[in-house]
Amino acid sequence: MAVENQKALENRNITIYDIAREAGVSAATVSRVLTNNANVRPEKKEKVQALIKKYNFKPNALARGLSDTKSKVLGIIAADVRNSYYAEVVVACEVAAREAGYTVLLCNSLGETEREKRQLETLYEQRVGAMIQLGGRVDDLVSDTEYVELVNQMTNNIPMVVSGKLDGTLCYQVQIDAMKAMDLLMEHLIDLGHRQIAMVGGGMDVLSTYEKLQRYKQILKNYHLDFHEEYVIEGGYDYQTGYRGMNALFECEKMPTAVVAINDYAAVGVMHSIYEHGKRIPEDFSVVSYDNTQLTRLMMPRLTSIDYRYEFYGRKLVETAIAASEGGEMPRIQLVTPRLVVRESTAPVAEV
Amino acid sequence: MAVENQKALENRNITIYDIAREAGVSAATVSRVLTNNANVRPEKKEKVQALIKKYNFKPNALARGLSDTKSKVLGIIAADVRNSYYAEVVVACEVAAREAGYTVLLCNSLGETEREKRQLETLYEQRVGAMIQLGGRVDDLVSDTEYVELVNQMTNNIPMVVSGKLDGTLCYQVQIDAMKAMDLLMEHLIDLGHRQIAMVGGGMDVLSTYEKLQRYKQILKNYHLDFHEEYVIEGGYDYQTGYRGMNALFECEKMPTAVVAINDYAAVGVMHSIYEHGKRIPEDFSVVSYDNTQLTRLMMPRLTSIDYRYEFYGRKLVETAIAASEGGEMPRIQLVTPRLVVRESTAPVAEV
DNA sequence: GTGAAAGCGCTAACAA
DNA sequence: TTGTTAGCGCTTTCAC
Repeated sequence: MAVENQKALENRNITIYDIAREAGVSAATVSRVLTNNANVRPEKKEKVQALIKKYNFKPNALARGLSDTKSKVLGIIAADVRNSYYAEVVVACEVAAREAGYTVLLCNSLGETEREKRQLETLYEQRVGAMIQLGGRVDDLVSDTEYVELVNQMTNNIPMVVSGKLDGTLCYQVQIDAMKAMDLLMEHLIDLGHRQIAMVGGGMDVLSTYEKLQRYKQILKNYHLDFHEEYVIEGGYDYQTGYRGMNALFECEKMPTAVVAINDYAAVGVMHSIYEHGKRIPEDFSVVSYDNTQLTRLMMPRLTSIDYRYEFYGRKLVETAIAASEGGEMPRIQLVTPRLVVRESTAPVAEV
Repeated sequence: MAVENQKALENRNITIYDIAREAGVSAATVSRVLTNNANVRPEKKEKVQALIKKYNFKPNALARGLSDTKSKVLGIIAADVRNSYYAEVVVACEVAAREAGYTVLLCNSLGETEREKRQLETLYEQRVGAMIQLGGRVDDLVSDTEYVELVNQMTNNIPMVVSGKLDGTLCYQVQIDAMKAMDLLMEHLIDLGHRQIAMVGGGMDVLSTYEKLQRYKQILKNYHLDFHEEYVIEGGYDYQTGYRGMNALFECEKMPTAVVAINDYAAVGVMHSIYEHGKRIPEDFSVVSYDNTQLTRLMMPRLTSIDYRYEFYGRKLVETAIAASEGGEMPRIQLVTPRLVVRESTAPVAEV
């Protein structure tokens, strides 16, 4: 049995040298047909390609990455893909990455800063072409100093794109326009006649939430509506926050007629509280949320929500990351404009 | 300015040679302190470590992987992390992997076989230590021949762990015990007095679904209950399937009193159909589901569901993958025993 | 158009 | 305990 056949049988350690030998060319030539960025005489090219196919030869990406060329891997740190919002963005990024011939290395930071740091280092060690961070420290209103320093260490070699911001670093920012999002929501509710609008969930240490609150106040002012301290219920981004928040609103002297939930999970909590109080949506209360995840379509009634155009958003994140990785020029800050998706959870305010 | 300082400033291209030179030792010694698997004189060790810290040196994982050692990267192909089930498993795998010092390379096959194949090849090119496939072709009752052949090409070099099966390959199988899961659900319902039990959603081309149906029939037989053809509604694994399926059940001459939904998404559809028909859960119908994702806790009432012990499941998948990668012995087939989580969507059958 | 040769950054025999 | 050396598999000058 020929040596070549043996190797094929084992499918083991086939390298460009094996291909080169059998094709009667040099390894360099095989490399040329692999990368397809230099001329090779057609007949040789075909011969090489035939052998590649014959042996199911797959070039070693590690070796490729080791030599000069930038590795075609994108590292993504997401807060937690179990949250549908991140799942949407991550999948959108992956699809866009693959279209561009890139692979994705994914990490979930799970809300733990230490984990986040280790992941940053791991991705660096993998010498990914660029990193994308979704959520976590880049959501902070006040950037974590230690984290900033760590990022600055990496960022000389590996560009980083963040879904929020990181003050004191040169990260590329691709953000959702949180103010615009609040505008859309508030205008929709005000158009429907709502004047008592509550805002439930979210922490003021989170940039986008902070911006939303600021915008919320501004819009009230613009419409000459009073700001009620008790209509703003801070908290987390989960069901419980929404549920407890709405329960609290039921204690208000004058109840709101509409509720803006900080995300879909919180909105579900709000809805349940409303139902438990024997009220209806949207007849008694209008409920809106941010994120437009699958949850909005699984609730009864289906939720009016702010959509982030995930496909577009993911594409923009990835485009920026790849451009940065390949040395292209990209704006430091880009804004993605959200849109409103109106469903059945909002209706004109009930006549009093 | 010393050369060393320049490099530090740029944080560029620092290698073990830079560290070695400044520490006055050889690269091999630096490597030894890095891998920590050979004795190095304490004073040298400290000196090297100090420099590593000083320059924030991070070894190049690509180069590491290129030399003999197996790469500490696990490739995961999941069907779609936007489905909470996969999100749970993926996160569990990632946590387990990281504990073992491994990184995860994630791909979403999105139900497209072509994409799945390309991802398999990409992971192979990355020379991951092992691959884990969750959903997709490994769920098929009848394994796809082309896919099997592709997997067999890789599997000589890179072991593969699958959440289902792939006939004609040497993949390690770590499966949920689907039969046991059905047992738990049926026994629970039968204990509650239900005798008319429907099964909504799922395709018979999917192994686990097929097994569930077989078990369903067997259990009916064991309890001397009649099998009604019209109580089994095949379909997909989504909301619509559940919704339409339940609508169809409302057309039955004799309606079931309990419904087993193939997953949580289908269960939500079932619930909505029930509500739209003016019926209640669990008073009029008991509803149970598989997967125990976050949805079960977001519904009203909260859903009784089969839990797969994700943390355990992920750990087992990863353990198997790592063991296989490192040449350890592992059983070809392992079963994970699911458990039943009883919530408010099930109740004793109403008196007739 | 093509081959020889150097090098990417690390690990691991093999000596010493 | 340590340094020297030889790869790992690829890409890319640099000659020819």
